[in-house]
Amino acid sequence: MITIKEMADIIGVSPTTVSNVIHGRVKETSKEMIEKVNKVIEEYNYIPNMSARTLSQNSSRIIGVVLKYQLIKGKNIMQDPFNSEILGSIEKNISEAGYYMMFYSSGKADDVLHLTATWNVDGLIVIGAHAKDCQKIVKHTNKPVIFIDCYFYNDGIEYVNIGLDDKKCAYKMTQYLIEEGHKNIAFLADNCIGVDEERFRGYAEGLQENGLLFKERNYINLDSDLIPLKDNLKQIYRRRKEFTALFCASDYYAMEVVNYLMDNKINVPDDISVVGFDDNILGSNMRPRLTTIRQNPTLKGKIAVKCLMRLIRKQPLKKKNIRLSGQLIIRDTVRKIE
Amino acid sequence: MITIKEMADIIGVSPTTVSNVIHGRVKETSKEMIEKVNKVIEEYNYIPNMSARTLSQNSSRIIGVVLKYQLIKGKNIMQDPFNSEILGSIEKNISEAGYYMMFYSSGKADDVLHLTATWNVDGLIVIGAHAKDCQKIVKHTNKPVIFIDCYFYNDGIEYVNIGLDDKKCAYKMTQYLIEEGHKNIAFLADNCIGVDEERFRGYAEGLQENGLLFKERNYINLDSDLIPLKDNLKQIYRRRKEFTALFCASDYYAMEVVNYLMDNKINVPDDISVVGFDDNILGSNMRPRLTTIRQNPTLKGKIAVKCLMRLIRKQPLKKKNIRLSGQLIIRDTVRKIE
DNA sequence: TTGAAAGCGCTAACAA
DNA sequence: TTGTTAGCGCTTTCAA
Repeated sequence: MITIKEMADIIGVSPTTVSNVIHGRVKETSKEMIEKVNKVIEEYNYIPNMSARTLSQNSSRIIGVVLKYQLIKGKNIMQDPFNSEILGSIEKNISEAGYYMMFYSSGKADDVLHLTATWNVDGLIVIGAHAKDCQKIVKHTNKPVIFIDCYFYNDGIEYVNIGLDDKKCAYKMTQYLIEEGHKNIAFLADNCIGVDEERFRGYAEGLQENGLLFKERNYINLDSDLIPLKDNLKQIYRRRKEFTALFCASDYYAMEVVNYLMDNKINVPDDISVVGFDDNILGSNMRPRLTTIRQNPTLKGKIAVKCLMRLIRKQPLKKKNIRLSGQLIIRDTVRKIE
Repeated sequence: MITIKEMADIIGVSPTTVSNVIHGRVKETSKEMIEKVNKVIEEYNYIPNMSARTLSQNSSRIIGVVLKYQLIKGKNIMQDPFNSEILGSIEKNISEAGYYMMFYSSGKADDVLHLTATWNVDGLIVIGAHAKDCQKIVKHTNKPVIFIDCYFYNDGIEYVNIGLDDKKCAYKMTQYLIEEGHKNIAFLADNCIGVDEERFRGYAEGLQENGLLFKERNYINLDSDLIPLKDNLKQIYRRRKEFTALFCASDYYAMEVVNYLMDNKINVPDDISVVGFDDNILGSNMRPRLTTIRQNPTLKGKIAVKCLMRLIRKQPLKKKNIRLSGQLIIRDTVRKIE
């Protein structure tokens, strides 16, 4: 590993000159000098030492990417195709922008702040964190932070969040089900905060605006980690006559439900209609194909990095609350009721 | 951000003393001193600056994790549940060991070497790289490297690789198919190097040892990225009478094949048997459930980090070529032929 | 057009 | 038991 100083010695020049050439500050440098320096850089395969640069510049070119770690129903969060796809996209865009990605899986604000400080990261992308943690992160760091799919307190802080227009999408889906003749639609989720809350609201609003009544018992909550998924599914099986359609807040659950029902001789969509939300690799590959809402994780990641880069460069952001729109994907899990 | 020097000034002591306390080098430090220092550390929430530490110690506590980026048939690599699960596991174990994970997606040796040098990483985990790149990486860095699912030249270098016993697993699967009465078994893969090659060999050996002939045309190769997957599937559909069972080198392809056939009124397993390899989230959730080989990506990640930590600490490794064993998971895609 | 020198925060050999 | 000091590699201000 050759250093600037060593190269300077080889050429018989000062480190400043070499550094200047490296950084293209060559307005006052002679052509021959530039060439000489570049030749040595090439020849010795000089690679800058980022730690040293970070120390002296107070900027590391590291982007901290934090994914809230959660085991939902025993499922490793990285098994969710949605998360992995968004991470892949973020990595790609960070690399292309000439930055480095430090990946960390934890939702705890303290951990995030620690990472930020130890490595002096230039920016942070936080995925799926809770309001409390988001608030703490923003309050205790002066680094730019982009949130993805997070939710916040109404505390006056201007969080920059890239999300989906969950409510509108859920509304759209509910509308679609009603148009297909469904009057008794249940909603299923594993929590009632954040995106799932938004989705629920879109569902409830969709019912209401179409003159349908929301019944408390049609909200099926899987939130307790104590109850195995199988038991939840069994319960849905038992209650299957109570509704004609089941709106699941994620493709993953929709798939589980459909599989369970089909395995137990209940046909989807003939006996009951089931829809999901996300359109991940699971939904499009199951049979019957899942009717769902498509969102674009790759785009989400791309926008997140783009916004972060603007913040790092102190350029203004037009919008702080970015909501991508989702697309209704009609496939084979909804039956038309005449 | 308080520094060691500032804390030393506050206490009225030298930086060395503070540093010693931080690092637990307190054999010769008075109890009161230790307490005083710890109090200030606590009070001012001191967080060490890793860049500075890296610079002076020549060790960064960063583990570079490199995933060979490849778009197989237009599929984003991170959409593969296998990759994301292994990454999740690696992250978890790196964190727990007190290290940091820098994630980078590229298989090019030069990129990897660049990353290693710029950040002075303490170790490298390389996933799915080709022999040429593996060789170059090892030759040009003196940092410990653990490979996962890589393949190598027979060049005398002692690569440390964590893999699956692909050949034996494929053999096991072939054996199973033969026991179920299949005599005409085709094999499908998208390349013929690395793990897929091993799997093919296990398949071929399985045939041979059971007195069956391997027919060249029963090796179905999807390797050209120019031909869309759909065309490959169509071809398999056309040739479906030529074999009674199709052994796919991955769950992903098995799922595509099964879906395509079922969508075209060919029943699996009644008309044709299909098996996969990996047992990812796709295989267990499709219908009919996929018969496949289960490997454990979480374990792979864990072992990789454990080995790397041993290398970093200069402890010897018992085995260089670690092959986890896979498990035959019998589900619903194989028909018994009487 | 180029160079000298200080400083970023931390560590460790050595001195006291 | 604690302190002094040089140095890790790079940047940048100011001087030449």
